[in-house]
Amino acid sequence: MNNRLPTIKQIAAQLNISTSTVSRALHDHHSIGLRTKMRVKELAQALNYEPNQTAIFFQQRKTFTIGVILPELSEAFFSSAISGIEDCAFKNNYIVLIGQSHDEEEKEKLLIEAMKNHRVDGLLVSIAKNTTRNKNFENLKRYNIPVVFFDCIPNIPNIHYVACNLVSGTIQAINFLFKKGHRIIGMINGPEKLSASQERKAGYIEAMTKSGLKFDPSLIVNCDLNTESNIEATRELLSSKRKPTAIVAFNDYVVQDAVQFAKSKKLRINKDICFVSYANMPMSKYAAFPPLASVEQFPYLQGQKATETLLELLDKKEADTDNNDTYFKIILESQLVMKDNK
Amino acid sequence: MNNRLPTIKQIAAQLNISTSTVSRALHDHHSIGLRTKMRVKELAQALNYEPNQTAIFFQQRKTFTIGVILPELSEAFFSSAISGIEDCAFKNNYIVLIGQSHDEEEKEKLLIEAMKNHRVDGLLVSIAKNTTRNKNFENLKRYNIPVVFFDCIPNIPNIHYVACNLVSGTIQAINFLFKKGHRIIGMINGPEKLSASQERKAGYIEAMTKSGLKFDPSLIVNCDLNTESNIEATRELLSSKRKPTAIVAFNDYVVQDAVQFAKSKKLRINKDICFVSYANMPMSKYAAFPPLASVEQFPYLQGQKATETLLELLDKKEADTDNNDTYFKIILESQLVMKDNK
DNA sequence: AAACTTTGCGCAAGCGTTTGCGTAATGTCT
DNA sequence: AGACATTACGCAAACGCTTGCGCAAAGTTT
Repeated sequence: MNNRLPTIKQIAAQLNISTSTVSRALHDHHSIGLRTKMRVKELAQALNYEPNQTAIFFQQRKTFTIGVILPELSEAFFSSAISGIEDCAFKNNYIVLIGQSHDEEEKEKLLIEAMKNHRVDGLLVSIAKNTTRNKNFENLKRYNIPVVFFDCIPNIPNIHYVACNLVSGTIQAINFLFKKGHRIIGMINGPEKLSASQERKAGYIEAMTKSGLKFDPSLIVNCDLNTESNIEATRELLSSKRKPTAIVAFNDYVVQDAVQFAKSKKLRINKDICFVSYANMPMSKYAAFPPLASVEQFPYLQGQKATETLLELLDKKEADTDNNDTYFKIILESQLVMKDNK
Repeated sequence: MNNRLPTIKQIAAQLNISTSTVSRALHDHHSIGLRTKMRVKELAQALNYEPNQTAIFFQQRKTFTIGVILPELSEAFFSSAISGIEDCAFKNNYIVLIGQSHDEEEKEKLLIEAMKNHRVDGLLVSIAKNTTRNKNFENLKRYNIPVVFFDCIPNIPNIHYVACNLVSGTIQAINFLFKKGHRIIGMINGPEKLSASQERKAGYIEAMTKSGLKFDPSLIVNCDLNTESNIEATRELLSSKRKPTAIVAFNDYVVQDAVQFAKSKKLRINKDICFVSYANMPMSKYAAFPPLASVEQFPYLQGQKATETLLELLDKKEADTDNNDTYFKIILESQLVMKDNK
């Protein structure tokens, strides 16, 4: 039970040399003779020695660990993102610590604490939907632990982030529908304060006005992204005076609820009413009525990019480049993808 | 930049007391006077002191970290599982380190190394599909770091694991089809060596024979779970002499490929041919032709249970209960869930 | 041969905490 | 008042590793 793992000290004792020599030998330090190097390495091998990282972490004030905090690990978007994060981190010899906030500000705060206590070198965060106070994050600066936000970013100045610009994808979506002849286009948007919702709205307005259509605010409705709410939103849209012939839905789940509702109202999908959505989930192509197209948001890529910029920040930190006040703002363009059910 | 965080030592110095007193004061040790306790705590608060966990980890030989190694973070099954793991871990003050093997034995090995180096207290593992040598895991025993396997478990004795028994779900599926009048039932199974495939097959055989139908091996075909392979398997099944009127497919993706193929052959879904599958993905209910039912495997629950048993093992380890050679083998029963597309 | 430089290694401090033990000062019992 | 328990605190070691500095012995230069 009490098999303490072999340490540098034991090796030193057995070889009648000092621990510093052992340490240096294992690191191929130039000031150690070839003979002793060999002897040390052989014994280390024989004893199955492995450096105790916790000791090293402690001593070096660096853990080669990055923390990731996001709302829901089981959501397709985030699980893709984290996959990108892990791949990128692993390639660079970092390992990743995860925590899900479940969109609760309080748990988010606790996670930040935990991550800080575990002395992560850096943090990747997609904030909870209803995080209002951003003090939690601002505190992190004092601890000199860099944060890169991704996807869902807080509304504070001077932060690093990578996000997907949904404006462009939305414009593509509207233009696509416009070309197909639609003139009254509705939008089922998410919670109003979400930046993701705001971008969709902005794209909608821009595309509509540029197409010479006037912007009708009643054609955008918000929902809470649960089924009842999605249906309610659809009902509202379909019963408005200017009844849309096409709807842009918040994501591939929302669009399916909308489809169900439309069908229950005897509307013919893709004839009386067309749909476009966001997320581009693989499964949606098997749907009875898949959206005509879906805006891809590249979660894996976002995760990867976010990790890359965090690692870059960590390098800079090590180089001690004086408090650099340049902030990374990396924006991927979303992209409309056709969904043909053939 | 060089803002070293406040330490116990600083507090001690400012208060003209020893570090041990500060440490004990902060831990509400009984041998510390109320007055000094207060003074210490106040100053700690004022300085925003927080214990340096890396120092503590090092000193206590415990990191309150559990490692999770699984094939793909972005797969729905695993992302649910990890969600359950994280929730359970967090509740117990543990934090989780993740790594994905991408089903490569080599990377799996590297991850084990990394986790070991980071001195995780315990490990949760769903092994890579093609892991053959299990030495990597057996080594872990020597390091006294407990492992609980989940979902995909290796074929070695004396291990802890939690898994979902697919036999029962398969039997339910076959019986369900039998009651609907089907007598020739095919199965699109996964790779043969997968235990998940073997269980499906066992359930199939058991249910068929118990129903008085004789087992026809040609009604089970294997596939590699990619679209081409799925289609090929379906073709094989549908062109066999005894053409099945119902098919049990490996999961909700496979079943959709099968559906597509069947439709291309002018078969009427749910009339000429019926489908049942595994996974019970939410999205599948929106499919054009959802499976009649799907076997739920409770990934979240599996993750949770696995974490619970790991934590239990860690407790035992701490209590130093002599090398207990009892092994946890927790098996959840899978369950057939009806998918009504209403 | 004297004055350097290089090579090879050890000493010891330090990273921040915890904890067993020792020891004064105070309080309690007979 | 003497013997003893309690309270309140400090000392110092330990966890395992890295690294600046010092110092011999060997080799190199003039």
